Amino acid sequence: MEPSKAPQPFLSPYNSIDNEPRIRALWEDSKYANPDVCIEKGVTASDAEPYTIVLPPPNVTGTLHMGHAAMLAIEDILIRYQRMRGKKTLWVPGTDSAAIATQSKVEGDIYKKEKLSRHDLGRDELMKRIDAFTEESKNTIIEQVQRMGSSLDWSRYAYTMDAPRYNAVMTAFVRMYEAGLIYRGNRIVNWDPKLQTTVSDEEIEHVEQKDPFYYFQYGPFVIGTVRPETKFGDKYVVVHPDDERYAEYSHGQQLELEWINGPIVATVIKDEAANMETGTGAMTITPAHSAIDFEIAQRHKLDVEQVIDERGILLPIAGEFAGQHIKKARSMIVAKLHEKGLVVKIDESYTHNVSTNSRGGGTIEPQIKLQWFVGVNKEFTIPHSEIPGIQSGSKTTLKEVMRAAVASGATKINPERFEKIYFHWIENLRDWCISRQIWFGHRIPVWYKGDEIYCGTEAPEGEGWEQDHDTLDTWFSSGLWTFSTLGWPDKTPDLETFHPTSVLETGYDIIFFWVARMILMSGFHLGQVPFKQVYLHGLVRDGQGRKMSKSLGNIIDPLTMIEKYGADATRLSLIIGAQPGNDLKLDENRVRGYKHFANKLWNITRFVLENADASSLTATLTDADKALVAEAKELAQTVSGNIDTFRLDLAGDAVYHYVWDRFAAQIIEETKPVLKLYEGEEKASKQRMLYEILILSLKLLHPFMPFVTEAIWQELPEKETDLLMVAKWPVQPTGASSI
RNA sequence: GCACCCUUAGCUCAGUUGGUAGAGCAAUUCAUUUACACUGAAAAGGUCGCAGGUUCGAGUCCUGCAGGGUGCACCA
Repeated sequence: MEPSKAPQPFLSPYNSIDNEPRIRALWEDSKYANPDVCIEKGVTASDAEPYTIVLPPPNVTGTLHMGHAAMLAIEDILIRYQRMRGKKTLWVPGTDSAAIATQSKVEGDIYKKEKLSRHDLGRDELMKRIDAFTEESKNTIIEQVQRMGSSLDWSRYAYTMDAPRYNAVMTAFVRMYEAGLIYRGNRIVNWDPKLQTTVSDEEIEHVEQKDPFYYFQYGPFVIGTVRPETKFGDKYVVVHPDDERYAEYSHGQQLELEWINGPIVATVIKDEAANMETGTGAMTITPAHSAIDFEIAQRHKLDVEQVIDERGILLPIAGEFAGQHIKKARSMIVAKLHEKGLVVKIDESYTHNVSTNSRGGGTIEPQIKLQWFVGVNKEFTIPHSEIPGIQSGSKTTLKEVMRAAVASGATKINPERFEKIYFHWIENLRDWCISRQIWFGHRIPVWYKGDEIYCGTEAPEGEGWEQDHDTLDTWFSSGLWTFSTLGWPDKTPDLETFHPTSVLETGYDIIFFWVARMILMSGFHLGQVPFKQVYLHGLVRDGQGRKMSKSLGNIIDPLTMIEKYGADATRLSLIIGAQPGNDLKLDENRVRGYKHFANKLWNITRFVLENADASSLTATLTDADKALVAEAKELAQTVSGNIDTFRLDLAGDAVYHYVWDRFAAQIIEETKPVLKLYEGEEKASKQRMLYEILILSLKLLHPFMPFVTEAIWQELPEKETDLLMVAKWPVQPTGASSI
């Protein structure tokens, strides 16, 4: 960008609009965000301790929202603080392809304009359209990320679908396949009939819904269901072995009874999965369309018959209802059962939860399908492990690796309560379905020819091989992110230096999707944890605590806030008052308040510079002024301590109050008469004291409000470094324990 | 159903080994050229959700309850 002309210094009031682009250009030209440049220029020692954060990549086709803004503010504070403390500091930027969301957006646009589906276009053409769309929109999000003042090293930018990352994903798949951890099998999966793809357990959202609950006569039994449309194939009736009501029936006993489309032979199954308390205690099962029923069927080796197809249409097994959509068929089936006198009772006010695809899809219909899975309970030999509790060369499972990473403390989760949630999730973890029936994404690196299967990063030699049509769950590639961004599978210097990363900072809503998968992937492929610390921030809500959404019209746009109040004020409003892991209610008045603070600092500087400059630093301090400087240094300790423990809210609050209430309201006010009335040593001491405290305040505030502090730094007559961004933090780390 | 979190001033929230209740915003009154009106000062505002317990002492620790929220499970 063109740096605009420097404005007349200290015009009142402080103008963020003019200053921010100019300051941004200074930072970008300096390339100080790149740790290699810092070492080259002597800002960072070549043997300094590394400090790494990998940015959770925003969706390449998205726009910046307040959640992103909070994430960027937090991470930039940590990064700027550590850089000033002299660490070899790297913050890696990137964007995510967000496979399902992006494809459905592009498909939707094409359908709207051209009335064409992806099948009309074909795979290659759709890919071209998606590539064009992502390429076009990627600069929007990148520009918006930069406007927050984020000191990311753009020379290391990564995109989940770029060539190095694609290669990393292929390599990861092949290695896990070879270790026997990735397998293909017929399992019951979450099928989204709307998007025509599988969905992982974590992507399911349970939505409460009210539906009629039907009681039907099933031979001598009365069974309950909300889904009559699945009942055609039900030829097993399951009761609990201890249920005395059904003691007269034995396991495996066959009964002839009248059912929807005529007489059938039903088999009695005794299984503890039947809940005696629910309904009548008797249920029929539909193994092809229910995870629990499928498990029961497997236990007793029962027949499994598909009733509903991939689009939600009833199959020939439904007899006269075949070809009907399940939604329409339900009432027709009930009507028929009614005619036959098999409806015992209908409970109209039954509430239950329905599984939906949280990624904008439809109601989940469990289906049995041939899919690819990552086996989390399968034993494998881990060649190399740095994770405490997992020995190199020992036999272990992915689940155990994930557990050990956190249980050993190698990865700490803050706030701590999320560790409990993490362990609970691990215990209940089932194999991860990783294949998706969409086209945009990393294609499964497996080829078939007759009965032969080949898995490799490149297509096999020879004719007649056909590649698997499916792509990988987007979280499969995201799981590699901490190391695929650093050049893995090559053994790069970056990977050597910066992995495991120091902190992963993200919203608590994706702990399972992403945090857990990164621990899995890093554990398997590197024998390392991906990060030493997880810091989870809350969600940003509106002033009344509601989620921000388009339909409520309560979205506060970070870019609007930046334009009205400046990026510094926007950042502070997202930091102060936001405790770790708790949601933040954002009120525009607060943003305005912090704009006032930026202006206050601007005016403080004007006063100090009118009365003192760097030459004052040679003056001798009186004892009273020494005490004032010492007090400011104590504040620096407090701020450092709070940042080290992720209490950025307390750190920001402490320095805010010091600068406004202590420095401006008291120290400066008390200085005024001395500056006016006295000459000589006492005055010189005051001048030096003011200047020192100003420098200290600028440094302490820089991570929080980088723009205004850097703008002021540029106007200082003499300064220790060309940019405040790389000035020395006033207190040095107190021990090796800090991260 | 199981688990976790929250409940402190009108609103949003601090309160880190238990020791006299704090801030920001809003509202009230006053000051008016000051480094600053994107300012300053004053005053007001709270039986810290409720009930017990431990303690010399509880916003803080323990138990129970209520209200609000979240995660997991549940298509019987």
